[in-house]
Amino acid sequence: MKLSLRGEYALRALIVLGLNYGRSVVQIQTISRQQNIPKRFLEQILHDLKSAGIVESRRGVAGGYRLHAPPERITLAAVIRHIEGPLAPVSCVSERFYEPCTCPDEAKCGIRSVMKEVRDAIVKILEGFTLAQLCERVRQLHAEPGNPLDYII
Amino acid sequence: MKLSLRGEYALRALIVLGLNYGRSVVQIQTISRQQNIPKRFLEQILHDLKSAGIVESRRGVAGGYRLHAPPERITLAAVIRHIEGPLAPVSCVSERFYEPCTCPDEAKCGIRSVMKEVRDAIVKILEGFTLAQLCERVRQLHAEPGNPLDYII
DNA sequence: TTAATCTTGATAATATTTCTAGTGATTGTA
DNA sequence: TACAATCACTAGAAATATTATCAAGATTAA
Repeated sequence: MKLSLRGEYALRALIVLGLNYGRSVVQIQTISRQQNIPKRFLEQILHDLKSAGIVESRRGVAGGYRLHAPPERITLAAVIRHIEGPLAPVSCVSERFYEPCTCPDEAKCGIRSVMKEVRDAIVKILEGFTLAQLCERVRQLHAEPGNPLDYII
Repeated sequence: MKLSLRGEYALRALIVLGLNYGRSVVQIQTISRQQNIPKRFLEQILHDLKSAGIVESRRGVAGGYRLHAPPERITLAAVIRHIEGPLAPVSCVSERFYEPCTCPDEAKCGIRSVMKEVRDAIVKILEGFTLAQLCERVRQLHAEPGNPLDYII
């Protein structure tokens, strides 16, 4: 599980949306400027998150994006799985993205059994972590919360 | 931490060398055939492991590779770090491969703090796991151990 | 001397990641 | 209606990483 830039951008964008949950939609341009993410690239990412049902959009003049579900119900595991694919270090130990590897016999593969442990450790952390908790951490990291839109993540 | 083919091949090769530790050297060709790893590619990988001080080689007619240290003293963390780079999902939380990320302020980055947890979990497992233990698992996975060279990993 | 082996550097082929561009669709408002 | 702001979608350029191959050379045991 390595987080690509795409994945990092997705999380940063979701934090912004999370901090604004319950208010109006947030425009791509706003997120792009605030987080220093290439706008066109961010468009793609948000569209991707929409197709995953994580965010929803509103078009037109006062358009923008917002979370589809409350941030308490969005786990980091779900987000990263959708953007990055398997959380497992090798896909032959992935539950949701299983693919056979090149080893002659999986059942007798020593590497597999270790990587399964790694996978479980990663999954345990990321499934137990919601976007709400992440937003809370961000809030805590800022001594004096001003306008949420100005948060530097 | 995603394991590339290169990393998987490295581990498989090391298991073969681990199972043969204390005996003679093992030829690249032997490992290549047994594990179905492209020979030229394996050459590179073993040379790489040699430069890391993990294996040593003997040239000439009866040449080949063997472990430089006893398998008890080789951790999976050390091997994977050398082949793949940082174990951390983002390099801004890596201890040995630290690099700043694109976020405006690391100290206040919520993502960072979560990824640090993930990193620690991965490191804990892989630093506590030696090649000897991995070889032991492989032996256990085979009900009837025959010639170690014939192990299918 | 010979044959088997590792050594080394170059590089080809492919896949992935990151990012840009262009065009079209939708919507609120004047 | 017409306009401007915004999302929707597709294509693909550019850079990088991964996987693999080739060829000539150095080393060594027999």
